[in-house]
Amino acid sequence: MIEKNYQPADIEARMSVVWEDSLAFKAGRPDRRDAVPFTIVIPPPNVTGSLHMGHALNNTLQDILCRFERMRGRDVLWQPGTDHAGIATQMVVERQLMERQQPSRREMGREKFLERVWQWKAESGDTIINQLKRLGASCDWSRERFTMDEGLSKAVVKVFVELHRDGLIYKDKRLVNWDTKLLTAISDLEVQQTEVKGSLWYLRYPVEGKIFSPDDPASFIVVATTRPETMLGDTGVAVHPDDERYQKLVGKHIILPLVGRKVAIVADEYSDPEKGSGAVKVTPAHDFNDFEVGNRHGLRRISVLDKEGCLDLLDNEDYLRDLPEGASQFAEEFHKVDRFAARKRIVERLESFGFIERIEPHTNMVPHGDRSGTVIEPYLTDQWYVDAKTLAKPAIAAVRSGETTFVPKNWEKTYFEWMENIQPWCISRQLWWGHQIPAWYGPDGKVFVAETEEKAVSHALGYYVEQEVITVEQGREMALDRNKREGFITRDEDVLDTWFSSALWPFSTLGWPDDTPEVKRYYPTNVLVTGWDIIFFWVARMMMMGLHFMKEAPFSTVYIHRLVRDEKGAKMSKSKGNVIDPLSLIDEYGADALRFALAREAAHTHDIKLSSQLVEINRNFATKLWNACRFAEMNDCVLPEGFEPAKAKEPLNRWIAHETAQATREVTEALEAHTFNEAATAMYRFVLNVYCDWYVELAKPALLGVDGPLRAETRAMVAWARDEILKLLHPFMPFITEELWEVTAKRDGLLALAPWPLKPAAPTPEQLAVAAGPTDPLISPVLVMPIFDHADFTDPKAEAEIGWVIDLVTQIRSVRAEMNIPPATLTALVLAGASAGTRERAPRWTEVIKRMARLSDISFVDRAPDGAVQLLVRGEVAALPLKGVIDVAAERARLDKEIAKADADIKRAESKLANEKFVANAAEEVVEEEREKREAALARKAKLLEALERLKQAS
RNA sequence: GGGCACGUAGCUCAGCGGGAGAGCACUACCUUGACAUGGUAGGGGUCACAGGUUCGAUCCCUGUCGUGCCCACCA
Repeated sequence: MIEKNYQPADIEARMSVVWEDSLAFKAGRPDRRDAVPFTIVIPPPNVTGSLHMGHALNNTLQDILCRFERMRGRDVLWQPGTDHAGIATQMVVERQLMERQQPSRREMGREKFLERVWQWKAESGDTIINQLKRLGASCDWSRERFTMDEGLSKAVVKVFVELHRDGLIYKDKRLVNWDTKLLTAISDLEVQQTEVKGSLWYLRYPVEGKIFSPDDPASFIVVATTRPETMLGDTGVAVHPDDERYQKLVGKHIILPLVGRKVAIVADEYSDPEKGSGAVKVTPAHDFNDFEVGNRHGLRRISVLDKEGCLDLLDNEDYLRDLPEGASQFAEEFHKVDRFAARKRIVERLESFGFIERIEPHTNMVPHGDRSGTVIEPYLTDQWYVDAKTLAKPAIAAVRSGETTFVPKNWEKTYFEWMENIQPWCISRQLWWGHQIPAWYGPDGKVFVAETEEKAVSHALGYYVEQEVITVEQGREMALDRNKREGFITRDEDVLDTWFSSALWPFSTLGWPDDTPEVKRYYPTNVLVTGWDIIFFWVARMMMMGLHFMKEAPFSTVYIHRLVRDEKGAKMSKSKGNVIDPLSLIDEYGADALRFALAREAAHTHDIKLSSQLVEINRNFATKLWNACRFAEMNDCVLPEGFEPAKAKEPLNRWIAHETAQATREVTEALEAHTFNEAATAMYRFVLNVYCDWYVELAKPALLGVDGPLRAETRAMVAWARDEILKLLHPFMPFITEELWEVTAKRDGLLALAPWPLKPAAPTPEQLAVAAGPTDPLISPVLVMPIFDHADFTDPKAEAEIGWVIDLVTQIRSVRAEMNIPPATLTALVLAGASAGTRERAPRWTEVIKRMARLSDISFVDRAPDGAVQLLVRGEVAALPLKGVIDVAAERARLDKEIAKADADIKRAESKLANEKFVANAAEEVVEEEREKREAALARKAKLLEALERLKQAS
């Protein structure tokens, strides 16, 4: 028995257990061994994170696809897992230590700290997994992976070693984006450019050999800068080669104010005569452009900041070199002053000597760290890089060739644009939580990269023995004893960018680098579902790594969905306080309601504006479905063994078969095209406007009437259509449908594993090759295919009959409402001059029409009686004799309005048909359609005029 | 500076070469034998603007205005 009230929480808790116990989502189930696989890898959420609305959308869409394909008989692997999320996780744990006033990361040391992070992972790591389960995600949970698992770490090391061996990973000293708060390098992608209001300072740099005077423009050159404090590291001034103003100065020098360093004036096209003063200061160690300019002109790189972004002048050999007497006093004064304080003080100092010409307000884009929020400093350090440019080539080609396609397609352009301008990827991070780089250094800094410490050490010792740096004996001792080699051979302290391991996710989770059956069977995956915000971070890098190591793109389709925003369209963020928690929505309305809401909104063009009201509406839909099933149950609607809907006799039952087939085709096509919103909308409409509004209502007389073939067939059909609905809705609303399937449909086996109503297209030979066995292709023996062919079924005759009933009832209702006839007042219906067809079918519907349209009686006459309201239903007159009840003037106005409409239709059709060009150029069926419209409108008008005439006679 | 979207009913959005759609909101009516988490009916739109292509444009093209987003090293 179905419970009276729909209580999502109870159902969801119960169904989760049922699915888990039955291993319904396990990949490679015995009954699917011969089936074609379908694989999706989950975008791994942060292991210590919790479910937000973006996850809810992302995983709902993946689950819809997985459940759909599972029902279509595929062997589905939805690979779940979590990401170690280096910086984010390390920050969380460090913050926790601080809050609890425990020793800091550095105080406890690397080993202790890592223990602590693992502990934190153990405590909170399955939070998000449990939340995904609550959403209904049908992942194969037995295969859950973590990016720092042993297996995945093995993959990371192998990839690093091989890319290094092939020269695609290298170490380089160049400018990186340095986070002065987190004290690590970050990649370009982790830098966010933010508009900041600041100033543009115009500095006077005295020309060497001239006596500086603010009043003598010939004695200095003006450079403009937004970062005056970096002037301490200037090693050049650049002017444009064609800039006549400065041509005489090229090759000469300026004397850097405050510092006293002699700095060359060089000609370089980087300098733009239109900008600032046309001359630009060059600080190769603190600006990406200046770095390049410096390289071109062999300028020195002087780093004047330390890791924390403070001036670092004393003991800074680069800075102190070639300075005149007394300069170190300045260095002493400014040493360890923070960069922003230094800016202020240096400007003041420059001003006091007349070195500042003017200051303009200026807005510019300033790089900020996406995690720390602090201003990112271009900083000169040694880091590891991936040669992304080389790896990008096959990744670009794979999308060009169509091996991988983006949905919607316009994202390909974004992908190409980025890939074609890709920069070296900085992969080393000065953190502790992550995959430590498998590189070891000898005393001379020589690097040894190997898969294990043992291998690296043996290479290194062999090398140093050969170089006679150490003796054979020393080498042997060091090889055997860790302590003995400490300080001689040391491991790189850094870890890899989190996205490095994520890039391997589509194959590392399957067991690569081992040659596992899973790799063979499930790679490449079918669809990747993700938001556009991580195309660069993740999708592009998976493409590069997948193609390089597996020789095949990791997925054939990349489905890009939009973001979920709050109801006003603002991005959800903790600071704004507008975050909607999916879990609380699930608590309140149920996971099915949330899922259906998201699916219905998941169109390509807009971000989703989510409100609790939206979810409520969809909960109401679930309730409606619930009650419709209760109705079926209360009327003993069960599907008899061997029932064949295509052989139904009753027009109403044939009609619902017709409508169900159509809805099935719509939903299937939409899901195949990944247009989730269309699929969900089609179901919404079918369930409410077809099944509930009309089929159930029209079936009531039969169900409540006498026992007999009509009642039996209708009961079977109500149950059959309900079952089809449950199947079609299951990918969207798995919990409620599974519950109803079990409780009321009383069918064997899980709905999650039941066959989809529409038979899928035959698998391709390639797909078959992946299936394990030689037996029938797609569908395993236990899956009984549907007995009803939705692909072809159609019944225009049934449609004509039921359509007539629907139109008649609708029109009577409408006119009754218009005429303010109270529902309690029953009226008679007279079918005037009815056709043979109408006379034949009307008796079947007498009762239902009477009930639905509030009629006392239905009769046939040749002519509509005088003073009746006359309706035109599918070309025939249906009259409500309401003489004395109706307002004749109002009725006349109504008819006039109808006639005017008919006239407009006639006019439109005729003017088209009178247009020779239209008749000549338009498609034949369009022209024919127009003729039919004209005829229909003419007939309608004639009948309406007749009706009007009769009305006049009556009054 | 380059690129990508989007301006359709009061609101949120579908649609996309041949008579403008949904949900919510609104109005009126209805406790009818699954459902008030409901039902029935109704009002409401020069589909941003201007050109062009076409027999025909909300839909395709160009431009204008407006909105949002992404990328970029501009002093």
